Amino acid sequence: MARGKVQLKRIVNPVHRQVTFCKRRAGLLKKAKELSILCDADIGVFIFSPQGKLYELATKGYVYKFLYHFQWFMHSITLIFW
Amino acid sequence: MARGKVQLKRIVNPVHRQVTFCKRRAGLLKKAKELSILCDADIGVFIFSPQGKLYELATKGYVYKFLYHFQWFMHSITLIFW
DNA sequence: AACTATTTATAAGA
DNA sequence: TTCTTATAAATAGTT
Repeated sequence: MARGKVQLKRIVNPVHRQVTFCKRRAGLLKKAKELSILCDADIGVFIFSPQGKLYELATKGYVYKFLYHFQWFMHSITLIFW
Repeated sequence: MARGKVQLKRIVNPVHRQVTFCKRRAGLLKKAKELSILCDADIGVFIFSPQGKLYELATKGYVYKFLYHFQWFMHSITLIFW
């Protein structure tokens, strides 16, 4: 993006990759929060680092909407396999 | 962002809010995909519109890592309430 | 962990 | 409502 166009492939250098991960992770979570506020949307963002560490953001109504959605999914599955 | 600094609060005008939702939703999903590729991270993004419509992105290993994480969560809960 | 040159995202306008 | 463009915001490379 700056001082060099981004190549959309895995960054080979581990130090560079870690730095980019920190910067862009923060950027993504910020953007998610902005979108939820500006547009009244419920959002969940879950980022697993290659080491398995979880970075997340979930807005107030997210869990409720997720569970509601999941309930419908299970209902559909049940109908299919009945 | 452009032609006017963003005010970080709910956009009152419904048309404006809808347009912004489309644009920023696409932007967020794009950024999430980029982060996953560049930094080898597994990511899930779930956006519920105010109407309850779900827009999502989940990388290849996301579901597995989510389930693994969830299993540990349930294990912890079980220990607490035993 | 700051800085800044550039790229990228996007708000407002056509 | 899709396309354009001026400008804000994010960030790659550097220090």
